[in-house]
Amino acid sequence: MARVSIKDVAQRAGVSTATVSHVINQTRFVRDQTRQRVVEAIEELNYQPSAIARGLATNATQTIGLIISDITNPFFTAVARGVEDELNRHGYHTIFCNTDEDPNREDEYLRLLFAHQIDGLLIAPTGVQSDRLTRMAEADIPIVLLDRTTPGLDAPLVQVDNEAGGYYATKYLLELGHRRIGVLRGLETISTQVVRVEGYKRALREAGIPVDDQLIVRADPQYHVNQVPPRALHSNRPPVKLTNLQMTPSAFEVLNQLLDLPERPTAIFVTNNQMTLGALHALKERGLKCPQDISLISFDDHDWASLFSPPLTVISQPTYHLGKTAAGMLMRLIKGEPAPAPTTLPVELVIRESCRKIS
Amino acid sequence: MARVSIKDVAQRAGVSTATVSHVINQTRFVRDQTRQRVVEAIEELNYQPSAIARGLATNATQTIGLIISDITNPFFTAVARGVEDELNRHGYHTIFCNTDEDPNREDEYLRLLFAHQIDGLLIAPTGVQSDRLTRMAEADIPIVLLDRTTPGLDAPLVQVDNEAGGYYATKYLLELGHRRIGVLRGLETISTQVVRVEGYKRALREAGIPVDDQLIVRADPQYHVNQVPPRALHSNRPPVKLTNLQMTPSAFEVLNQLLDLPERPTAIFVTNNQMTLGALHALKERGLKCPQDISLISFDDHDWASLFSPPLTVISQPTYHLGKTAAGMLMRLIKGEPAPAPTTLPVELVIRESCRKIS
DNA sequence: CTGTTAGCGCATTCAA
DNA sequence: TTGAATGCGCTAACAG
Repeated sequence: MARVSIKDVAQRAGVSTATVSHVINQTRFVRDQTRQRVVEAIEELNYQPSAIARGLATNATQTIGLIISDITNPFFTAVARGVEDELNRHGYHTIFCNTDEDPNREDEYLRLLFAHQIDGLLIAPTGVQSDRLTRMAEADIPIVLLDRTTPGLDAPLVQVDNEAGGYYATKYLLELGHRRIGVLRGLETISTQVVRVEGYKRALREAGIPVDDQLIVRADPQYHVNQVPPRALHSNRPPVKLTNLQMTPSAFEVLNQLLDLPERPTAIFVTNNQMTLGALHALKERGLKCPQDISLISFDDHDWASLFSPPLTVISQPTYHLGKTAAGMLMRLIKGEPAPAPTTLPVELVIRESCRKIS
Repeated sequence: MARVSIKDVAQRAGVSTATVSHVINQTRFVRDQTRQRVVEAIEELNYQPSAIARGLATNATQTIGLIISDITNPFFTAVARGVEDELNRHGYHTIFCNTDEDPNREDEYLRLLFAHQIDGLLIAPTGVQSDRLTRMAEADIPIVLLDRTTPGLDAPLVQVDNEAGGYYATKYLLELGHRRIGVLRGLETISTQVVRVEGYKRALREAGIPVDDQLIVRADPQYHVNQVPPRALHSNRPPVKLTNLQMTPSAFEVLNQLLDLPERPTAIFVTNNQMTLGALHALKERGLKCPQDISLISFDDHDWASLFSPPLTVISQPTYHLGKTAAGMLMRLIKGEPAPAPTTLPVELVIRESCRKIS
């Protein structure tokens, strides 16, 4: 069955294609009677305008690209849903791309998205400077940075108050009496990761406690590498690709390193939810009880956190709204409004049971 | 900066656009020297072919649509990742759509995807018969059903052995000595839900235990409705839209109903991961310990299940592979290979600690 | 071995 | 109040 085109409709309604186009887009007046005929023809033929032909003609595709690291990470899942809901509200839709924090994949996707003439881009960049991204910005493609900044690109940013998050988490632990607080953090290229650690340091500084660099360890957020072996066919996770980045040890390994310190920390601040899983597994394996033996606070909440053993105390971030806000900002950019100021959404300490008071 | 087109390249290289097109697509022989000139021109101008123009000309967009119920559901998250990985491998990309099990949203998305000339469709249908879907199939758009069937559409299906899953779960509970086994199940329109219950019934039948319909309760899988109030700005979940479907009580409510039965079940089989959360919250609120007071087995595993309190015994399904397999099948369909037979992937019982032996 | 040209399905300018 | 004609960027006959 060949696709029915605007010509078929025009013919059937006995008008020109121009008129059909105009009744569809309401872009100039059409006599009621004529319009009626066109509308009927459209329905009878079940006509659906071709969005790509329209795109060619108008240079606008109603499509935006969403580049994130991994949809499988609950943080990005919620963000993506927020994005999709907001864009859909405006009649736009989303092409989604997982980089796994790999700059090469990022580059490849940027190429693809550009080829497909996206009207705008939402990106949580890997943090490695990208010529292609710069070029897209120069080509006046509206871009909104999602959650993270990246060197060499000055675009509106929607983020969460990561510094405050690190600060709140640390301060809470300090109030509980902890003095040796370990940090399990992720890749250095990711801006949120460094900022969260800055919040941690500020809290220590205010409390007059020197920062001990031994207590800050860095892991690859793909926590499961080498630790939770994919159960072949039954794995729910994508196979792990060993890029350069992934030479960094996993959260599981690195936490063990922290626990082997002569003077072991009494509490740990984990800077994202994926590493929290690795950390929890490491504790479990060593037979360490949380919070009896060690306290743990994590960045980013999710639906399951309260069902964990123990229920997790976390810094919660408005993930869904982060996506929604960024998408809204992009829509405004696309509609030609001036570039909005960067937006920072608040975070919140959610106290459950994974941290305890010490004397 | 205006987009550079094939004309610009042709001009710069001193050849015709046809030649440029042919070196790009390697679709006819071009003298080395000429090709070289074209390649250089492309690089100098940083030319990127327009995929939508090409789409118009060739009637193929390298784009496929993915319709699922909610990317926020970990099951679909993993499926989506599998789909994306596989499609990307073939140079295709994905437009993703969340229906929230709402047939109207499904219809709207189908319209959108058709307008955008997708080359193929991957859909976990809501289960309500859809004219538009039928029409798309008639228009020879390749379609692969993901995880579920739908009335009035005969398309290749990639699914999981849901019947066996229900059977294994029930059989395991029977082996532990349970005789009154409750079922917390989801919407009737969703084919997997009914099949899982059939597996349950078969196991009972084999054990000579009559099916007690009182023990089978139905909930809306959007478990959180009325139960876990969205924490305003800090919610990680999309706002709940009250469609007709959602007049069904939540898992939380329905489980309570089950627990109020004169002769309370000693074990519960929950037929998907979302309802499991509702169920766990309900148990927690009533102060019932699992598995001491009641055993629970759930359909679908995820990374967190082993960290729950208690670690969840589940029927695990190969979610990532489900998506990957379906996408692979769609690719074959698009490439013109004959419609493959329906594929059923195996499920697996993963025993952890949420079920106990009773006398 | 390469160029010319006619569409693909639509929006839009210019006429009428 | 409406139509005819042109072009968006590309591919694919057809021609040479």
